[in-house]
Amino acid sequence: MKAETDKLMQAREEFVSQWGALGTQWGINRTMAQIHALLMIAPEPMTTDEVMEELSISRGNAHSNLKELVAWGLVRLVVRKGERRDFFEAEKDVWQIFTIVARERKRREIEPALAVLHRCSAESRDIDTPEGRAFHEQMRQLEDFVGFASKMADRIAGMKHGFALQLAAKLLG
Amino acid sequence: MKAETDKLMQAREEFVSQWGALGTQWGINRTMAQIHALLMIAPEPMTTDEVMEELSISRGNAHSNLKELVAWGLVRLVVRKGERRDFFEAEKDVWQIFTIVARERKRREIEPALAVLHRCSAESRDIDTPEGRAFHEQMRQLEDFVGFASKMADRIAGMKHGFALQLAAKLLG
DNA sequence: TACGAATTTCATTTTTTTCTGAAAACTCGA
DNA sequence: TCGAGTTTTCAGAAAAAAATGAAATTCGTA
Repeated sequence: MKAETDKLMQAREEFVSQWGALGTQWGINRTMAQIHALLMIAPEPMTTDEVMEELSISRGNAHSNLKELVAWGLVRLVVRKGERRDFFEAEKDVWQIFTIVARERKRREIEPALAVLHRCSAESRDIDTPEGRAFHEQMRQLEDFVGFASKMADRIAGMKHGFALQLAAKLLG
Repeated sequence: MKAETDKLMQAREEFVSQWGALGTQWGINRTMAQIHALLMIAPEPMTTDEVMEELSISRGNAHSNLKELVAWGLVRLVVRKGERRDFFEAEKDVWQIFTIVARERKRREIEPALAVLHRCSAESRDIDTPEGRAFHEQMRQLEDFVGFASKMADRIAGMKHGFALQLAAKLLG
């Protein structure tokens, strides 16, 4: 039974550290991704001190990244009766995680781009030279496409898991 | 006509600088995004020196980011008869841009995650304790979902623009 | 209201990423 | 083969992002 426990510990550690390394690829910081991984596989909600301990990080670091994860909605703060400390637990449902990440990315990556394109498209609307028209046309095409992607993201992230699966089955079948 | 040209210059500059700022949000560096923006709206292919000049950046910086854009496939190197210098031109078709970015992101963000999940899932497959089973189950669910997302990305990025639009119309309609 | 336990803030340090600029390495015509 | 024009590399500088740790603040309760 000891060997089993060792193997589990090892697999957990691998997951946490690798997920952290991946985090940097996805534009979120290593620690945030590690905490997320840690909480996703934690059988019970954890305290800030437990997170600090487990990942060997400072209080400030643990605190700010937990706060960020809560802001994303990937982690919830839970209060336990008769406990003064805050406990944190991760959303574990994969479809929920997906919709949260999709929403957040849309907000951070798509919407600001759309705003820029909209502005540039408007500003160039009536520049009546060949170059002006070409520029406007390029802006308009980008704006249309990004606006369309934005709507799609909403639709998909708004679906129930079952419906999305059904749609996907059609697509992959 | 002078006013028209001024307005166009201003709109172009705004696009380039804002697109650069957005770049940092999407995990690519500011300069790379600026060069990409610049080439997307350039009526003609540009040389390294023109890019350096336009963005006030060093040769090394221009060079390495152009190289990176070519590696992504967002920019092509074009040779002109009787010209010794390299010229660069951006892919301007929005659907092409989308498929390139989708492919690249899948390669960088999804595939490594899938590999990690697959490994952790396998390593925990036969840990026969309640905690081991819970961990394995979580890994399996993540692996399934990410694998599925990976297949979806392939399908969509592999579509012709027209077909994708048709599908989308159904979704949004 | 005073105390101890916990959370939050933030100036500073550390680490990582990006940029520069000059040197080295190509390339091609004469 | 030489040399001017061009591309590529890369060590060090600069900038940006992340982490630390200790002080300040908040909160519940005695």
